[in-house]
Amino acid sequence: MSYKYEYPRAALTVDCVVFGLDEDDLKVLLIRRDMEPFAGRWALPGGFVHVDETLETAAMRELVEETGVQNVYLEQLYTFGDVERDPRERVVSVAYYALVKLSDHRVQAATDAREAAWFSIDDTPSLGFDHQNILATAHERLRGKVRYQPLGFELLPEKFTLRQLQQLYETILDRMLDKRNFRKKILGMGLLKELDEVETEVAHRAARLYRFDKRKYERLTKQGFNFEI
Amino acid sequence: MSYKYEYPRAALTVDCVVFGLDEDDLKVLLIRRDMEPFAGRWALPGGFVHVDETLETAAMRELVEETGVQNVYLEQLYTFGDVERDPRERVVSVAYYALVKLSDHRVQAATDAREAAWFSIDDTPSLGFDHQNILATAHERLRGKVRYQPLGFELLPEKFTLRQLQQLYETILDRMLDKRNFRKKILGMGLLKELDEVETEVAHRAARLYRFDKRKYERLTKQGFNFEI
DNA sequence: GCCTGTTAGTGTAAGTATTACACTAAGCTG
DNA sequence: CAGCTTAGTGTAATACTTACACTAACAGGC
Repeated sequence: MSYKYEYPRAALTVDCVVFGLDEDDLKVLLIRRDMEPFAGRWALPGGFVHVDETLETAAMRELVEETGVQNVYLEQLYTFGDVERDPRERVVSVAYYALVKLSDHRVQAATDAREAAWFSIDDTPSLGFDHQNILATAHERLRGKVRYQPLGFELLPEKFTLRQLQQLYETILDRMLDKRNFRKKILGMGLLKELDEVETEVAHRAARLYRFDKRKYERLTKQGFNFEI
Repeated sequence: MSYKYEYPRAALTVDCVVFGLDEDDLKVLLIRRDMEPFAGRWALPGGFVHVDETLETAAMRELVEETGVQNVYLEQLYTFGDVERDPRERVVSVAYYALVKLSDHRVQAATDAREAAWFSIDDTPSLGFDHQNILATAHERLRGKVRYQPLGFELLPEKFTLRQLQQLYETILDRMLDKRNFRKKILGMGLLKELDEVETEVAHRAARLYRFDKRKYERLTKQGFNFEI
């Protein structure tokens, strides 16, 4: 095969599935398309990859341009390459996903004035392209990942109660956890530092506050420690 | 952004990491490049994606063209998109991986007369591009996957002994397993059918032969059964 | 100030899974 | 028939998982 590419090339895009955690609801960030195809329909934020940027950079750039959401840690999900997934022409899309604290990422007016909004994960509108499929894949991956990777650092306030942390897991895993077993397990990991403070402004017994021990987390992660919940 | 793509496009390739199981050795299939860049160096089989074929089809096509190896079940690994990974121009590569029985896939003269060969996994030559990185990623993924997905169907003869199956796991996981615990676990899954036959032509006590119960396997897989070893 | 509502915080027992470990049985070979 | 090689088997100790219910603390309303 000669170097010069004789065939028409596939276009390359990135799409972002950004999950946002509300108090007790898992949401996903969507944009309303203003052009054909699927004009007026909701879709995942994303767009074409420039020739001088990495895939991850492209994903972050598109996310900011279309939704104003910044500083999220995107992880590669899967590459979707069916021939007919875009009605215009052949488009292969590398999908990324992330999980963020929703309150830190309220949608601003996006720079190109497209409409962006958070939707509850089990109440999303019908999406254009194969984005329903991408979203489902990301949701499944998120649930899988949470089982062997600890969560929280970026998803909770600096000081938080065990109840908040448990709620976070319950929201993502979409099932209830036993309070005592959860506490036993999570404290047993030794990643939380118990503080000499309790929460304030609650109309009942105040819960103790904890903080993540980030140094310990990094040490254990490097050793391949298993955080399964 | 208008429909017509104003920027130079990245080229899209696929690369294949095909692991081959020998009796007790894990190998990987490489080709020797006959063109620049990296002419004469070994590399993973792969090539450009045509505009009218899926990524998986492209991966299988390139694999056959470059190595003659056919009928392998490729699974998507990761998409590598660093800007400088190909010295010629921007090339994004979707990597696939597979695990096959080596004896079924001896390398034939490839159709385009390139040299292809199997290399022991811990004795590979230095590879061109970022293929060392792709290979390492695939190897890690393979070990991870084996832990929660049963192996075997395509990797052993139809009738096999528990010793053979255990050896297969040991080769991939690269550690010894306890014979009694292994048997307990694997038989407890109920995926093996004990036959009324023993192996022949061995210079010691002959071991019982087993066969995979494929129906049962498919049933359990659908239910999300966990096959962890 | 006391009653009520609400969440915090705690331990144990039963069951299940994991690990470590060593001998006898069978069949071939010389 | 002695010796080599691998097959085949069970148990005890330990760790992990699950299920489960009561008292403690605090705020708010009366």
